[in-house]
Amino acid sequence: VKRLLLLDCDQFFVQCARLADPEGAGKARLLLVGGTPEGRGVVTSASYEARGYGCRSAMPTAQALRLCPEALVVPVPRETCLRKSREVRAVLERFTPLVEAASIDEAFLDLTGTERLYGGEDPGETARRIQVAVVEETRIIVSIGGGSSRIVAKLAAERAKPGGVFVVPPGAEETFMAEHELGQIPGVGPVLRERLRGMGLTSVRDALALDLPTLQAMLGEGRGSWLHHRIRGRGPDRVDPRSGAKSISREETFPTDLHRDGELEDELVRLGAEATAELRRSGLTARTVTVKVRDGDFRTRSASRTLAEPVESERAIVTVAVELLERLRARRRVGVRLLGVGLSGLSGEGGEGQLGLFEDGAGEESQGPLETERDRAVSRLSDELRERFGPTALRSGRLL
DNA sequence: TCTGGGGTCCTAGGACCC
DNA sequence: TCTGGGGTCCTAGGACCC
Repeated sequence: VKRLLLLDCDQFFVQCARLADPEGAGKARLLLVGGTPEGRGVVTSASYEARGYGCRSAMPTAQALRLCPEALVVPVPRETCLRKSREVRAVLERFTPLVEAASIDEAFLDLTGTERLYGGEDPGETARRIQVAVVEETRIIVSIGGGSSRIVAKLAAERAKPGGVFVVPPGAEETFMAEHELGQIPGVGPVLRERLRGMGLTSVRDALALDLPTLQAMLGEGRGSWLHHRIRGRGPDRVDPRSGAKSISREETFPTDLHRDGELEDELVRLGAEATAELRRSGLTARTVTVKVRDGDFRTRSASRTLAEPVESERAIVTVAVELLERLRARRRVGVRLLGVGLSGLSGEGGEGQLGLFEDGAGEESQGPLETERDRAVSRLSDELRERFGPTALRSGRLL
């Protein structure tokens, strides 16, 4: 049986904003991080005090300010968040190499077998030592949950908040799970929760009374067995330190909807260039390009294309993206609220994810190389120029 | 009240192959 | 001439998470 920990940074963006700006955000008890009073933004994280007024993350910032007019609003301190996230991970890696970053403010650790390493210490004691080391070295307060699967560790971390440690001992998983509402289970969102409620199920206890075939009859084979396992605390228990990113994307919601095709294309080129720069910075290539639009009425649409060969140049990616946007616009030509570019089917240089020796790259008519060595050279050169002279050194890859 | 930006995973249908 | 299943890949959309 595995001994996993989930470490979760309490109100991470609030903590980072306060560390980044001790005189401003640092002194504001009522603090909203993310969005602006006028704009279309939402709250990324609200301080515990602001939550007392009903402010929540994902709530439009303007609405949160109506609930709590005294609150200070600050932007997400992106650089500080990324730096603190790395600092926390570095501390964790001193305790075990089996650390998997689950998000910017959460990490799983696999302590299975480390009792021996730490002289018979139980995971709860190890967790407390980790907690102290993290706060001393990074000034970030964390909660830590422990259990035999990822889901139990995760719920235990919720129980541990704020700033505590809570470990579910092996064998106690089902009892622990039975103390929860179905809506608290990771993976049960508002839609599934309401569906279950409609069937008379609100608590884990309600659902535990049903056997597997009954749940499957209610939810379908897949979802039924998924839930049957979840409510017993069973599920994935692997911690993979090398699980890299599977996609890279850039998207933006505009202050007001965009109507002109030229304007949209300019934004698309910019977003595509940014995503591509991130791709190369990560030493990766991509096979699939996706363009996403959210129309003025909030309808979200996407179009994607998978190429025969992986690409990494701005020219190749932006060319495909422009075609995809034209396709989306041809289908529905209304004001656009949000535009995004995503890259997936990622692989490292010479690494996994390459086509087999005799494979052809399904469905892609060969029409000459999508990307030439020259394209790649131009991309690398523009990376260098931007690094030396700043992001405005070059306007966009289209001109090259 | 009027809905961010970064992701992951699942589903379902169609193409294509065996 | 009609008719199987299974597997994989691709696309679009949606639920969900932080």
